[in-house]
Amino acid sequence: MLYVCAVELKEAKEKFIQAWGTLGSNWGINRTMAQLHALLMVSPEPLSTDEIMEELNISRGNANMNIRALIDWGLVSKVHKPGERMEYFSAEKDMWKVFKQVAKERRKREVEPIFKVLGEVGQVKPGKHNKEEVKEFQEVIKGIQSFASKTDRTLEMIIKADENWFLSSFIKLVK
Amino acid sequence: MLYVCAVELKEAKEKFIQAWGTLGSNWGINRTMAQLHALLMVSPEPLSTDEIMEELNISRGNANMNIRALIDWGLVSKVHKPGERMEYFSAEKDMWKVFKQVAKERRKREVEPIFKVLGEVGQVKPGKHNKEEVKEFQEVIKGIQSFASKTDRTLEMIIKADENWFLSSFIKLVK
DNA sequence: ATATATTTTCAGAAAGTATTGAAAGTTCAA
DNA sequence: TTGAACTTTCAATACTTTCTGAAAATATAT
Repeated sequence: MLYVCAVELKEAKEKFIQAWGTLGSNWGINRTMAQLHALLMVSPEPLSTDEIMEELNISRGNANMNIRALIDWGLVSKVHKPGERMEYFSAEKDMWKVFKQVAKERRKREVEPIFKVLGEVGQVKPGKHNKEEVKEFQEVIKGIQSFASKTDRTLEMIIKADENWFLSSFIKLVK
Repeated sequence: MLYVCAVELKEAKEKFIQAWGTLGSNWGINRTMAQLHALLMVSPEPLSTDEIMEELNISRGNANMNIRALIDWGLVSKVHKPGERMEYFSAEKDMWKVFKQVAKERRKREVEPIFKVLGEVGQVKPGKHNKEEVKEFQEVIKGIQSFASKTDRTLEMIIKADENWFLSSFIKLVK
């Protein structure tokens, strides 16, 4: 009886971990990294590298690499248990914080290069025989630039905003 | 002289296409698909499959497959030139519309399955000896569910909203 | 210092995805 | 119908990404 319940919880966690992995890979995040994140989200206690290897059936190298990546993204942190030499890891469990952190990192990693490219390609000067085409090209690029900067500002705002402020603003607008 | 200008435009387009491809693959979109989309965005005229093959240096099968996928995403449409048998393709160039369309599709494809899994795993019933653990697990899942439904509603609103309405709302909030 | 525990690295292997190209399928004008 | 023009499919292949595992590096206790 007790056994059954324990298995159910284990299965639920397993299912969630798989789903989170799939979700991640749809969004350009390495599946194992997403699974590892999910595992730590549903672990009441911090886990060691060995426990993670065991739970996800992955190698030490793989575990280490993805733990580092998650730490790099600011989603996981090291925990030192007193009197223990081994490192343990725990994840942020508050989804709003997770979202903000991911948004922040992606913004940092992707917005800068996009603006750079858009700025560069927008510089094309028209010649005598392709004035029209250059103009049309520049229009499209300008449109993208404008969208990108609006999105960027919005994103920055959301990142800085407090959860309740953000949500309540939207709820008010929806009503 | 004229030659130089033409080359510059071509290079700018090329650079943009590459950048768009990279951006896409960071977000879980096949690189060729993103490049094809970029190519059509900067083409004043609709292009045929052969022109696309030529521009991107890809095979007919690849071109065909990615054109279909883009049509499926609602980002590209067939254009029939009067008196011509060959099909031509053109892309939506308004970034706001592109964004809305992508958001709409992703929502359709991803929100449903996530809610399903969250609903399922949230059902775990506590046994005698893991009450605490089940409760903690359910808390995390509930948090994600709540975030997901808020995000979903916000997304729906954005999709339905008119560009100006959306932006001006945000601008007001920022001021 | 030395031994031991733990983490990190990285070349090669495996797995996962995208691409090719030729054959099959479709459409349509004559 | 026929066949030329064009589109779609799909098995084989190429390419990319991820993973492994053992060796190297690092940290800690004695």
